[in-house]
Amino acid sequence: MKVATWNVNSIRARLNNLYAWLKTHQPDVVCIQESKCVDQLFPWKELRLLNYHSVYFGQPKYNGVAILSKHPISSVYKGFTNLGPHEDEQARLISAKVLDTRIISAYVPNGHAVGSDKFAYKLKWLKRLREEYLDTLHSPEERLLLCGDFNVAPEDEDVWDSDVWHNSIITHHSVRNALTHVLDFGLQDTFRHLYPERTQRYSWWDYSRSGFSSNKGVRIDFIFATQPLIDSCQDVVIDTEERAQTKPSDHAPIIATFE
Amino acid sequence: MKVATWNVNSIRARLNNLYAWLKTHQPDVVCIQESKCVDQLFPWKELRLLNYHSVYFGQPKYNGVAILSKHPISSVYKGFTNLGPHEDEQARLISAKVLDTRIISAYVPNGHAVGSDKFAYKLKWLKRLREEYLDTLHSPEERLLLCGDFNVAPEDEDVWDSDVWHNSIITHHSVRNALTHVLDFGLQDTFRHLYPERTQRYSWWDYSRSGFSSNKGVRIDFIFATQPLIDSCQDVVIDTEERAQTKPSDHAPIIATFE
DNA sequence: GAGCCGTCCG
DNA sequence: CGGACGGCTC
Repeated sequence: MKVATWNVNSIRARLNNLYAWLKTHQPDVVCIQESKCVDQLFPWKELRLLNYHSVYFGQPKYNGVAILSKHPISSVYKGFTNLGPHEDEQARLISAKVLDTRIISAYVPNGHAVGSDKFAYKLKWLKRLREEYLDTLHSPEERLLLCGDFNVAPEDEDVWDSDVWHNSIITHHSVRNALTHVLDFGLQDTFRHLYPERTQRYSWWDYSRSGFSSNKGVRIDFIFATQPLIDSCQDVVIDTEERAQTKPSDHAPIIATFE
Repeated sequence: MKVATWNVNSIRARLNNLYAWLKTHQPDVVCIQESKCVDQLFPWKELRLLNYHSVYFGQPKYNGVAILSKHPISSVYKGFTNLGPHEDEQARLISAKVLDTRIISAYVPNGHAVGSDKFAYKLKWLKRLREEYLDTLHSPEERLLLCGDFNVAPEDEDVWDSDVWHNSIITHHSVRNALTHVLDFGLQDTFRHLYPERTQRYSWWDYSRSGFSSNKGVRIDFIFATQPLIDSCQDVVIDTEERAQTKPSDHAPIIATFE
């Protein structure tokens, strides 16, 4: 079973890349972030023709999270609550059961600037993810994958220059602590678990200043797994080839293989 | 000698199409309309690498006319006057000598709606083209080509449905008279001169409502020639293949061959 | 429908 | 830099 996560930076702007990528890699499940469209503009039909079921939690302009799956999807939650509509909530979280596994696609707030209102919202959002969501709905014994763009670089080795990124919105101790709190639920970073020695591996590179060509990136996209799945994780790949395509997203997809 | 005219609907949005088209057709001269950029953003270098000299009269956002030539270019006029800068004038007219021929690239105002201020400007513009420009600077005995997007369909056979287009901004008797006045200088439509029987041949099709696929177009782009050149005109082709490419301009190029 | 631009956001 | 979008033109 191949599970992927990819911040596509607008699904409508990424259609060609997405379709080609799905055909090449044939993942069973894909968690998508930053689709940036309302439900009506989501490419439901086209994805179905490529053999994917989709569930989507969208809003106008910003955010938007989806789960694509070759297998039937059930038990879908949108946002922090499954009760009623979500008009007041940013579309950053969607969850579904695929086969025997709970899949969560998360787009953690960027945080704008340390100390800003948006930064406080980011911290609060991560706290809610742990305490209102994981703790309430799930248990660490479940087969559960928390996938997405977390906008946090866990360690200094996860940014290309720790001086440049010192105390930034993705490295500040407060967001690292908030992420640790989430993982303390009983989750591990599949990539780092399998490859503790792999440094200078990133998942996001700025479009400008030739960020990608000189590998000035940060690792902020993850597939986190509970113990039952960590033990069966065979490989995790950051697909830098996709980032090197024409008209790429600024994020690379991550693909984890289980069993 | 191959001379072409093409309303590219933004030269920057049409770079790939333009470069491929130049390589395929290798025209000696190309008159361009609606480049839609200031001089600094015109692709001078790239065109030079493709062996074309360029002269350009641009403005921000709208209009913009160019002449590209494989042969050296001299005696360039921008706008209705060659005196001083043209800050107050829309960039709709450029003229240059290539070999022994005067080439004029013209983008006649669209006219918005019959009776509007813009419609009056269109009529005035065509009158100035004849009386302030052709009559003053040139003679019908010269080897002269007036090329461009005239936003006028001379005859009912030049629109796909004469009822739909009846009394429109491109068929109204006032604009047809204004165009006739220009041609009375001593110019003939090379296409209609060579092929009086060819109907349902158009140069512009609306992007929407599947205009091109059902050939719902209008013929508003022309290569007009003075007598010395009319006699040596061997062929005129409306390049509908280019209009059928991906990401096309809404106008097709016209290519005339002389000698 | 598809260019342009300015403004917002990451 | 490159998304989205609204307002503009054709």
